[in-house]
Amino acid sequence: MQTHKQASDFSLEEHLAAFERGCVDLVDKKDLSKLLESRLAKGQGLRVKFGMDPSSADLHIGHSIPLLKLRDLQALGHTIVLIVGDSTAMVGDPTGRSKLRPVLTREEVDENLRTYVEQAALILDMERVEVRRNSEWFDSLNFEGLLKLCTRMTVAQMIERDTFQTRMEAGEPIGINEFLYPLMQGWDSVEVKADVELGGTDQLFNLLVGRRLQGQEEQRPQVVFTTPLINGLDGRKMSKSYGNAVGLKDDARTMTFAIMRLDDTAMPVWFTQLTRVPDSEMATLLAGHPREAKARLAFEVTAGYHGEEAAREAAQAFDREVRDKQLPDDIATTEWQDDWGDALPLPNLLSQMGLVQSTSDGRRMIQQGAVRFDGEVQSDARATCARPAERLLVQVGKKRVGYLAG
RNA sequence: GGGGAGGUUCCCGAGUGGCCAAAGGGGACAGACUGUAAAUCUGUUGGCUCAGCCUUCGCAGGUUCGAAUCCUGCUCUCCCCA
Repeated sequence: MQTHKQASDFSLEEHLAAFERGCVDLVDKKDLSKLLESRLAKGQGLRVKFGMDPSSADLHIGHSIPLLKLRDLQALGHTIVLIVGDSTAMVGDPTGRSKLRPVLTREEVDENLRTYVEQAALILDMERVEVRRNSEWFDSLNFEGLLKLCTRMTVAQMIERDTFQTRMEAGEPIGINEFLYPLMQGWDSVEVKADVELGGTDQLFNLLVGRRLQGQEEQRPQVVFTTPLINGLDGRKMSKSYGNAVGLKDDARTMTFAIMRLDDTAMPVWFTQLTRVPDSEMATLLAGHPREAKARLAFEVTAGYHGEEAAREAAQAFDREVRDKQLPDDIATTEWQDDWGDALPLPNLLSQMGLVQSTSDGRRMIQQGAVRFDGEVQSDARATCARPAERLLVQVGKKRVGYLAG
């Protein structure tokens, strides 16, 4: 049985440093310092609240930033309280100009929670996390209770929030229900008696509502702090739908290859937020050759999820395949189908092999000189390919490869 | 409730009867360059049995030789007034 350290085993300075490292907003430091002091004196840690959105469960490394922070705090003996926003999710959150999000059923929430915990467990010790669903208190809050909650804030206070401002100026719709969000999230803090709440920088407004509501309930207002949102591989906000995200469940190879494609300018933030390489070492790396720094970054992150050996292998594969332009180890083989007859037009062949999206796409690739058979460029889109006697290597661009067997 | 403006291809956005598979930008993909990127230059970006044909401009009808463009109904969004 492993015994965990207590908060009082660490100095105030160590606690403060852990909170402050890589943090963007901290409201406010004095409160935190005083709070820590009084709790440590009693041999207690803090209750650190963190909310998860159960409407999606696919986590990417952007999500890992607060989780890593929570892990640091957990190691210092603080209690992590994970709020599952099942009630908030069921309100249905219309995001920007897109359509209403479908309202989630209990079953979907359960399923998303399960996969979330599974992924969060890659980082946190979930055994020691207090998981609370906010339906626990919102289900019993009747209409009167809801009205009361609504009186806690004014419309003016609500639309101070920059996202509302922006959307109003852009003429985009805002649902009334969206005003309920911050209130509900803030009320969660009251219910779990949070000492501290962590969120991404986009959550600052919501986090501050928690402070306000706790104050009104004569609780000590929570300390609020935020971690940055990192951009995706292409510099835009990291999001699964932009296809610029690195998934927590991506395999070592995918992870390493993706991180190696990262924009140089994003490295300092990624290093600080996604690794725990000591500051001085980080500075040395960043001052050196960007390629080396990035390789180290990829290694650190990948090793965190897959272990050092897998990370090393992935790095070697990257050097071999991308730097030295050699073929990957595992190339899928497509067997020649009998109904293709004796020969198949090149665009159709590429499409059948799944190397291009459509025959038309294949035709374009050929015209652009992207298609190679055994290394030889095929530039005639009208040409056909006969059933090969020996295994034929088919390449489209730099990344798409396949074998064709006769 | 009244008035006005809108819904266009992955996204933003131009297009008011044929020259529109639809300008321009973004993104993506491909080629050159490179450090693995970025930046830059070039090209491509609905589908197909591909010099032709088919499908697409909120939805459903209609007018017309011909509609993203005109008409009718429906639907969704924004703004102003109440």
